[in-house]
Amino acid sequence: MPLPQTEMPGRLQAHFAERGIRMTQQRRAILSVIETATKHLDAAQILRKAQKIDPSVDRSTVYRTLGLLKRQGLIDELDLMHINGEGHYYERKLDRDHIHMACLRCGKIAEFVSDSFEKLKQQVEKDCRFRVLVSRLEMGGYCASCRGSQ
Amino acid sequence: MPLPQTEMPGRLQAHFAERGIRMTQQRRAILSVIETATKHLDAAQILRKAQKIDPSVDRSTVYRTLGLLKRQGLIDELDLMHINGEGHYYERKLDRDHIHMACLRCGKIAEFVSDSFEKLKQQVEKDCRFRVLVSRLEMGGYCASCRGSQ
DNA sequence: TCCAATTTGCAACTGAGTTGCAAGTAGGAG
DNA sequence: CTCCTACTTGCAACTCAGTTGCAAATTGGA
Repeated sequence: MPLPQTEMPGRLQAHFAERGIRMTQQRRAILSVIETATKHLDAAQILRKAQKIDPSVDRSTVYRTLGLLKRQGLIDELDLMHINGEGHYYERKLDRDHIHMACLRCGKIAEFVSDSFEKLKQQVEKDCRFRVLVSRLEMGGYCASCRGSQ
Repeated sequence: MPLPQTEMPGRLQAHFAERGIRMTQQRRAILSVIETATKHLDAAQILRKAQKIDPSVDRSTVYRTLGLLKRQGLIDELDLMHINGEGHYYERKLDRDHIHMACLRCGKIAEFVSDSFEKLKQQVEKDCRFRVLVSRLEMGGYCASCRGSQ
């Protein structure tokens, strides 16, 4: 689902170059895994996929790179309602935030883009005088298919 | 902030009685800590406070009781944007959900109740045919005071 | 009062993420 | 192209949150 056909691959790499952040073989592997992901990946999955490109990639490098990407505002960190353990999931940050819905029964993750969400953020900025940098809206419940077959 | 003057203390205990859930000294201590909390507590803080009431309370009992409360839909689990480590925070679930805003500079947590949030949930239920049981909206950014003094 | 079912404390464990450090590397200056 | 420094890496050991198996203790209804 985080598969934006409108986005060029290599955008993360480009961002690194622009900001003068050093590019390494390991980072290239990790960035390309994140850029080509077709579903939400956790750190362990990113590690495994990155090692297929460059076997030398270490767990700590994955965490350090994820930290860097977070600080640069290039990825979002998700919990997905802790449907599978305590870990986190990552996805490229796009122009528009979206809601994540996790089915507590089948584990499926759905995404939903809503104008109301954008408006809600604007309302918070105005009413609470709070500058919103990151936001995360997750819902847990039952998806259409699981709702019926209870 | 999770301090609802309109709510009777003992409501969690009452819920346990209604559903025939066994009441123990340890659970009583833990529930009263949660019910009288004036700010968001993590598991370690709940443990310490509960031990002041009943020193026999163990860490594992706290986690087991928190799990029970979650399953009963009596508390919400929060991340508060991981402003202090990886742990979770807990608060009693009230009739209306609210947004949590975490200041990335001073660490202050603010809460905000918004009709738009309720509407957004309804929109998801309708448009996505998704039954929402729990929802969590957290924002990270800068609060009014920190925004000025950057 | 008794007793089965539930709950507890304990201690050992898991799994995610972090850290200090010596060795390796990127990439700009010359 | 070569050199050099600041940055980055792998490793291994660690922290911290949360979990689990089990024998002993407790609850609350019969």
